[in-house]
Amino acid sequence: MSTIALPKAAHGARPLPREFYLEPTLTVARRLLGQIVVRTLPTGERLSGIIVETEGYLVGDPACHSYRGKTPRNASMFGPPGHAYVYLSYGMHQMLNLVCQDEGVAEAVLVRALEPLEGVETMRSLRGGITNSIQLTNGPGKLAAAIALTRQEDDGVDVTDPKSRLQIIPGQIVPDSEIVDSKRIGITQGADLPWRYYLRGNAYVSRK
DNA sequence: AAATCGATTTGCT
DNA sequence: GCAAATCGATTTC
Repeated sequence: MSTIALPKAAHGARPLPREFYLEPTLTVARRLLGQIVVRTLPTGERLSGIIVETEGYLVGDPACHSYRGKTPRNASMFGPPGHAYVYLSYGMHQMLNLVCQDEGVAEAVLVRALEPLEGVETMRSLRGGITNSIQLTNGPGKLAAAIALTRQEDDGVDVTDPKSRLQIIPGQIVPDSEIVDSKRIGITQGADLPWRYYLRGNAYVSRK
């Protein structure tokens, strides 16, 4: 079931530095596996989870939102690295992306699934009280709902800032042997590109 | 200006 | 297994 150990020193850890997001975007997508999303609610409560599934979206990639240029929706993708790009999908689901590359190079990693760490009961209520813990965060729209992300509140947030309400902090280093490469999900353009990565055998991955 | 589609999830058949 | 829900961007008339 749960495949990774709970990082012990997660509390008080500094967020991953901005340089982390300057490696090639597909490298960042792989390295984000095992890192930790930390969400601080207005109440001060802390929700967190280990990233177990990601997808890369690159310049020149027809499936990437930046492919047809800058719009109000995708503007944060064109901004500096280490910020969140949160957008509304299908009119109802918020998607969490992390912007990579220098300002002007609009690439990002979509965070597709988390393994919950802290605040599980709060996540459960944010997800309509569902009882199945696996289904709390095993999909991009699900995880965004579970940690109360919205485009209005969280698009553009700096995830490298220790006082930010959304941060990515160091978790585990995951060896390549534990990472499965596969095709991205739910897209029509560039559907054959193997730019989806997930932790082998992890129960919280959206689809094996 | 109107219709269609999408990096999805949920509920009902 | 299929369709609805719903908003922003793209495509079409």
